[in-house]
Amino acid sequence: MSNDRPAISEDALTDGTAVPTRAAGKRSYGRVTLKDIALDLDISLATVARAFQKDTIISEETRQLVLRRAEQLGYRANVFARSLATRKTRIVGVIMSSVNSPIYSEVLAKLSERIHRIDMSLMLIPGSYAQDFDASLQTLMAYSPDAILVFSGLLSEAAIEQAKHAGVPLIYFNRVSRDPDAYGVGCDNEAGAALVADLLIDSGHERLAFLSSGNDATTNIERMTGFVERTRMRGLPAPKIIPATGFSYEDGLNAALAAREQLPAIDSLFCASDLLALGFADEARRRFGLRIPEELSIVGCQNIALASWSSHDLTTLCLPIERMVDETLAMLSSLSQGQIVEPRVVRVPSTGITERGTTARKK
Amino acid sequence: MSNDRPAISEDALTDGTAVPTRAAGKRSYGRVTLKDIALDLDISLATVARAFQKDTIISEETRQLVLRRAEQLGYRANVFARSLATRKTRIVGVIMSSVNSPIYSEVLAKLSERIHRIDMSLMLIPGSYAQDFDASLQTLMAYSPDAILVFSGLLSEAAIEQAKHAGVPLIYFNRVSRDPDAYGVGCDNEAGAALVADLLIDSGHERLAFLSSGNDATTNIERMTGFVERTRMRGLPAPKIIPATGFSYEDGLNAALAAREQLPAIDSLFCASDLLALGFADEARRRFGLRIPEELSIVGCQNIALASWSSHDLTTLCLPIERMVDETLAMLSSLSQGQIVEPRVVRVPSTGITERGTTARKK
DNA sequence: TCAAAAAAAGAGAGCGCTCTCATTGACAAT
DNA sequence: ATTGTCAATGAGAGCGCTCTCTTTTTTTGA
Repeated sequence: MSNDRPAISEDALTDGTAVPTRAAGKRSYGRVTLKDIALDLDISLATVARAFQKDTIISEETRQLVLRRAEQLGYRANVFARSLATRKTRIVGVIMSSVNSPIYSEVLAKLSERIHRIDMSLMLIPGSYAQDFDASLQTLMAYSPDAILVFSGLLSEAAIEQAKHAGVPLIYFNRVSRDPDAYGVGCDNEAGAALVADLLIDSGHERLAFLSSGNDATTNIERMTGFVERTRMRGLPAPKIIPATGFSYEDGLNAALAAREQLPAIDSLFCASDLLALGFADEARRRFGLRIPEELSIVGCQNIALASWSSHDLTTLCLPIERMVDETLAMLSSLSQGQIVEPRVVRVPSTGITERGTTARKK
Repeated sequence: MSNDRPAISEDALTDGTAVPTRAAGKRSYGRVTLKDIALDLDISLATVARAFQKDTIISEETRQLVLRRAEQLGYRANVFARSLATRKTRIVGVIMSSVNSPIYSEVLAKLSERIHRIDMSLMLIPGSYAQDFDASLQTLMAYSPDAILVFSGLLSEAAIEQAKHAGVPLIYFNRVSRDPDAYGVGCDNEAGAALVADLLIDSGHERLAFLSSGNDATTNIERMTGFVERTRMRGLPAPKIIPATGFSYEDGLNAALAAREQLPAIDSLFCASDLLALGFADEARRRFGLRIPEELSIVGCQNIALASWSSHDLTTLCLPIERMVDETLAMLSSLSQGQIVEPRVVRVPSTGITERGTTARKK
């Protein structure tokens, strides 16, 4: 099955003599190298190299000559050789636990596009479960990325230490690290959550509740805190906290099931994520025939694309993704140029609530 | 909140004198190299290198010695140096136009995880729009990936040529390339679509229609063909083809709007994707008060997670993602080992239809 | 007119790894 | 004692690039 492939080796025969297009390179990557160009133009390798670099001393004439010839020969720089020599990789490592989640995939899409615009490359690592996670980081670290973007809370202390030791900056997206050296881009979850409390109270709700992701994700905690604080500040009893087991749709489903008895006691629910809200709403409607927003107002958080669908029509607190990505990129490019970045943690202000059909106006 | 962690930095003090842990390396990546280990153990670099390779002649004793010391020193192989020397990268390039789409992000999640399991790395390239696309491929090609997975139909002829010339195999996922040398993993769309026709006809529908993505995506064409053929075979008039402008939710929305007059003439609609189906259904319900499935049965395609939500409850033709990913990985690992892979195009059989609430049984 | 400065080009040493080839013993075969 | 074999190790040449240091060429100023 594997020892008959005649056609290919034939062109080895025609290779001997006058084939200018295929320059030297005996058993290279099969690609044209700087050396090939140098040989071809009969100038030194160093000069050829200079033609491709900025801020270097070379006559414009020679540069153009080299560039033109390189183009003709189809030269492509070998990033491995370059990285080996420069110790800069222009690689951004991305550790993402749930690519398969609307909000993450949205961010990833934007991010990957922007990263390529600044001529860097994105290496994606699944941060699925803790045990594999450290191994994943090892793999990533082997590439000495210029920076690592962390979208997963599961980073172990050891892993953090390791990255730090190797001098790879960690940028936390939408989460806060205990690590004081880490960089981070987040948003003002507390202020946003306070807005939600205001909206609910202003529109006549009196018995607020918060659907918590139930884990110690900083986003969850901040949203809860902001929501509870503001409610208290407005003179209402503290919101009831309904626990879930994560941020997903299924978690919302299960939370609704478990929260049946508590439903009559509340008139509005702020959820730690849109999916959670959607899952809760779907299940409450299906199982208990709950009418939303008449019996319960629901507010999500993130404003994923789904939330705007007429089948969901979810009122939600927007996550300022656009600006967060902007800030992340700014950090990334500064960092990759070796510049000092201050402050290390940026908080983008909340962009407010998009009111849709899951919240009632009772007055 | 963040500037009190005394314990860790202390060991910096003990660093001055007899710390064999920090070997040579003057201005390297900041990492331990094979040479450092060699110097430390006073053996040759070559032997140290051998300890890390398989199928190499070295005494077990020495190997263990090296591995232990390497572990202690925190050695991590430098993939750039290795790739430069071996011309193998263990990098898989992924060209994906819409990461931000349920089906793609689902595949990406599975794929990234599996790729890391076989100790390869995933480099993600957004394939958004044609003009940027070739530049993106350039970036990718600079890394000489062991293979490139293509999830986007937008590959230009020039790009294909380039990859071929550089000897990088292209694997098309869920699409067929005109390129005879390309690898591919797909599924039996025609057979699947035929199943849908059967289901609809068997349950009493008589005026079928197909919501086409409207572009020349091979998946769309195959689904349409299979659906039309089978309908004809069953003796019914050819399905009406309703055009959309892509595979997205918004495309479905717009299609519904435009198709209003045609609605009375059909009793069932097979859509080229789930999102298309969802968008069509949402808009038809909202704008025309269309009752699904009473007035119109709708069948999607792919079975994305959303389809199972009670708010959508979409009957759909499943895309056998799991097996497709399996096959892709099999190819990938064979290819990365330089093995010959035959056949080049694998078609996974369809896994059938999941019947839910958007299809009526009329008899 | 000629030295000094500036511009341009060349030489060559790495970067950290792999891989071929050469060298060294140990031990069995002659 | 001599040769051959084989396991184990060492030496060293790349891989394709960058970057420092020289050397060569051109420009400039008194």
